[in-house]
Amino acid sequence: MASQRRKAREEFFDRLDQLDDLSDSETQLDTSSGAKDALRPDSTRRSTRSKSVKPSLQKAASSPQVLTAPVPPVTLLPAASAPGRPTASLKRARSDAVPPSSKLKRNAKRKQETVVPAQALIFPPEMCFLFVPNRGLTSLQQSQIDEAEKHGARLAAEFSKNVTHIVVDSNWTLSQALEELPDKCHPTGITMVNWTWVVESLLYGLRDSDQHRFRVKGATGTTSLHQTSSTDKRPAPSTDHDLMVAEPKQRNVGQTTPQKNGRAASEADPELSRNETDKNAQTDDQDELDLLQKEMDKNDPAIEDLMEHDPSSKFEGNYVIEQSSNGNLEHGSFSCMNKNERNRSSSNPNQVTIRLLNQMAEIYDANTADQWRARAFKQAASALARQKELVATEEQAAKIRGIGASIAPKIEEIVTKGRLARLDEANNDPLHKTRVLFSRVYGVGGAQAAAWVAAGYTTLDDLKRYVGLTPNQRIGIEHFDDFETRIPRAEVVQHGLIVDHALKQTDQELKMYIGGSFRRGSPDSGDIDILITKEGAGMEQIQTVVMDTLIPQLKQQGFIVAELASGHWTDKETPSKWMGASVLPGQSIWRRLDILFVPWEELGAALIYWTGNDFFNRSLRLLASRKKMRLNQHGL
DNA sequence: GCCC
DNA sequence: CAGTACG
DNA sequence: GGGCCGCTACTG
Repeated sequence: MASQRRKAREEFFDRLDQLDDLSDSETQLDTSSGAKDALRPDSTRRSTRSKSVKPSLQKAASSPQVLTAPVPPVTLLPAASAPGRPTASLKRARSDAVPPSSKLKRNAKRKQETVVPAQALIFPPEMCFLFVPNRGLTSLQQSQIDEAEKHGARLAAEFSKNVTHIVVDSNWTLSQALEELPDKCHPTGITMVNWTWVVESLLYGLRDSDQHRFRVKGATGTTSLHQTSSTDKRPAPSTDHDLMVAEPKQRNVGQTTPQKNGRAASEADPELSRNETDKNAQTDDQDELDLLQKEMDKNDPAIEDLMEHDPSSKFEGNYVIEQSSNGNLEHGSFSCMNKNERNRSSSNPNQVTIRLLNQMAEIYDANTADQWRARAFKQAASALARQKELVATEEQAAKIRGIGASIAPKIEEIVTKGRLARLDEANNDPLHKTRVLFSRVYGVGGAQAAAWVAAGYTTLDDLKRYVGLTPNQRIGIEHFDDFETRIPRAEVVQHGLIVDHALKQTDQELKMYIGGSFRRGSPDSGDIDILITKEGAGMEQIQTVVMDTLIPQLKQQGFIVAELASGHWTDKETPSKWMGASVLPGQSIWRRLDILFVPWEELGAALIYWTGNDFFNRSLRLLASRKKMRLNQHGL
């Protein structure tokens, strides 16, 4: 029996071996020592758990790909932060920090005022559009053009001087599009965008055509035809000023940037725009990151080895796709088996649809009774994010796993009309809106939000004044904007460096990893996830160090500004995480900071958990359970 | 709401 | 315990 | 028609 179970577990790890997921394409592997045999439940610590689990995980130990989850190019590994560096960077963080908070505050203010009144003029009269292709349009395209016309779009029948915008079918490449145009269309200053730009503009108001996802396929750096004389030129706010990560995530939801006529592009040279944007950012730790990167490579020669194999090749060769004894579980129905295509960000043609579906999810999420419906919407959105092409029709949509009879037509509705009636409906209902708003506060969920709405409160201010808030909720309201503001990758690193520095002062052996979306390679994150462990250490030891030394010290230096949840000791349980907020020296935005205490024995499982994302974790855990095993952050 |  | 949170 | 992640952790 026990050996059977062990065998099953080994198979599970074999499968895991094949997961080149987790990684987002440009993966590198974290080979930092101890993760090796770490995905093992700590059989000594918890009696409840231990009896069913045998810790022999040799197989796991020999599968470094699995247990040492991949890290993005720049990661704050213990090894990477050589003594001395953190000090230096800490100093820099202090002195270079942008003093005035006003800008940041304002930044935090932007919120989604999304929905534009149906009849409003979206496209100013000075704009003139040429659609490519110009004839032989699908009915879908035609209806979108009609819709655009209703909102003020002027159309050109053919290329002429008057044309200010060339709108190219999202599936067309630049060269295809150019063939449709007269040989010599030299007028400069014409903006080239893909179809998505129009659809999104219809929905959210005029979009900034500089954004990556509006680029015509195959147009490498510029959205303009020819080398236009750049008029104004500041790169769009969301260009990749963040290391080598492919594309920054689209994050300015519903924000409308006024479109200037004859706007030219400057994205041809990413270096350039990055440097430019960095000036606006709070720090220039680009070089520092590069340095960290180099150190890391040096310290982890194994990275090279691992990177040599094309991950996909692991699926060929000697591996037979699943002949598991557990029936046919693996039809690809587990998203944890899919590689992350990193297609979700700005370049995804389904951007709009994804956003609306997520908004639907948010609405149902604010409603306790509908958590499963919310989940379905999120999963549908996530499925769409994996598509490379625009999904425009109900038929197309219905083919995708995770999208069914109810959501498929909604997708078509979104793409054709640029809006979703059900969503508008909800947004027009103030009670509904308020509930969604309330539930966005940290510490407030569907139940509480519903109760408050029922009690007649309508603003966050009401809550502050009249309601008995928990301490956490008060903080959540007080820093509502802060907590919804995305954190640039570079800033995540700075928070990490500060923690690491404090950590090393207590004990050089303590190790720290930054997890979450940072570890998955995202250009920005919603919060900062830190994992702390130490070779050979147990939960108690880590917990003690963190709670007795690290946290007090960070508080004292003004870095930690709030404590939302730290655990309490009981007879059986040692607290295992700390949640709170931190602020970079000289700045004013509070950032959510989560710290996970991890016994060395559990590092593997903890890294899986702390790296996520949540869909991945749920999928992987579901997979485990189908195989009669359970996976959590402590082990398998 | 989707999937088995 | 229910509610909320974490990935 | 039942399951959808976790014998997850923390708060009140």
